[in-house]
Amino acid sequence: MASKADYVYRDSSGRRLIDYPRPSVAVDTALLTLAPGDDTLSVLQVKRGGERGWALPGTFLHERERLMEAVLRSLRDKAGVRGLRPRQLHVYDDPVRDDRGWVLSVAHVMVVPASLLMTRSSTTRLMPVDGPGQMPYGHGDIIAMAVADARRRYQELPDPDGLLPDRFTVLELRQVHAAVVGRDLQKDTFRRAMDPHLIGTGEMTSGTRGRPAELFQRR
Amino acid sequence: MASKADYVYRDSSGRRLIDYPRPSVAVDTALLTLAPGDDTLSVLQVKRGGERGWALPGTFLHERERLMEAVLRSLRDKAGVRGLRPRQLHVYDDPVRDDRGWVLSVAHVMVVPASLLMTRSSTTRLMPVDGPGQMPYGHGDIIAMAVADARRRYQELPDPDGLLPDRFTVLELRQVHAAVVGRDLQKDTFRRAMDPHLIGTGEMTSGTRGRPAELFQRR
DNA sequence: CTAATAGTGTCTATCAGACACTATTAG
DNA sequence: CTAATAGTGTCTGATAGACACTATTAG
Repeated sequence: MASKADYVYRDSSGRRLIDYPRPSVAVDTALLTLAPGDDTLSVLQVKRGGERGWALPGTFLHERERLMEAVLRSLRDKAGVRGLRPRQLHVYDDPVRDDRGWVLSVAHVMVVPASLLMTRSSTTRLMPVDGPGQMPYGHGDIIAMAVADARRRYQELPDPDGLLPDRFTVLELRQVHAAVVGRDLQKDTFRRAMDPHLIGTGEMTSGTRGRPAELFQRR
Repeated sequence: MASKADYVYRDSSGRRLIDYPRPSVAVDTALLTLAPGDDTLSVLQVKRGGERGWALPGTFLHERERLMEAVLRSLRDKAGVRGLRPRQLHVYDDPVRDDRGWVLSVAHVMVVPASLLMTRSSTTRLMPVDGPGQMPYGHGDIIAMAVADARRRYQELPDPDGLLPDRFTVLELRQVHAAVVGRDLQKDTFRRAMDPHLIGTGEMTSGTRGRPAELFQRR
């Protein structure tokens, strides 16, 4: 183990400085989504260089960059997605989790509309969160924590991450929540729980089977 | 702004490497406690070098050290406390929050027994969380987030951080929770809410005013 | 008409909050 | 005895879950 004295330097004016070796810092983001017609959550994966296979989109933090900037940069460059606002989740700090060296990873999470992730390049894919395949860098753990975080937040408020568009029916909202929390939700109980957090627009759907539904917005 | 090419190097075998400048990584910990006879939360501060005054105990991460190791090291060296297990809270990443350079801070939080912090050296002090004084490095924000986190967790379970000893009365538990959440709690409602998470020991207090109280443990 | 979906009335079991009561100790 | 604290019975209002009912559309 290195002692403190190993890292003591002097600057040009002779002032005593201590500078320890620094870790690389990465950001990795679990973008969770609901493929059309699907009723379980999927996670976006991107193809990484080398033989590392599929992983979460991520990048190394650049000099004096904010974590959120790095997250948005990685999503733009690796997944072609813009305009998101992921939440910071947890720092993964096992010094051997990355075989390229000593790398801290700041994990992020957001639930997003599937339409944003439908660029369908050969370097991105969606995989179910309960079977995402083998992943490097401990990304499986990040996905598990991301899903748990999303479940907790979707228990409380209507679509807090904005997976749905501005206006939506209660059925659409319920289907999203059922997919996130991983079980069916009763329509009457669900509606009453969400009602205080919704604003009715007075506008109705049309052209659908059955009685038209009102469109709502988040309060 | 630097371009990616600025950071491309070759190792001894000519393999292409990219290495961006790395941030220093620090850990800072909000140790919240309840001074005897007090009914509001306090936070531990330590005297920092230079004219920076009172701040949260923290340290820089050493090479390949785990964040938790660094946290425990800083609490041992700067506050003389051992055996704690703080929770990771949030990464503060404003590149100008620390005038010594580019430093990420991983904030931690735990609620601890006041007896552990009573070393009473001239380099530590306890300050109320709602008026901790001016603090450097954005530590005021960390305290606010730490208190919010502790409040949320103490709403759900009895003394999750273990501020109390192994066995305690419901009154002691209620006083702790009232201090953490910042308001009085009714004794009957509180007892019924905590009851499913407690195990009675059958042992009773004695020598106190009034009827003896049973001692409980966490389930 | 029937099928399908939207939305609501209502019953029940549970629970938080509030109040009051009993229980047990010190002095 | 009184004062103080522990612990519980019980009422009430709110709410989640469940079921059933009405409402409104397509075809």
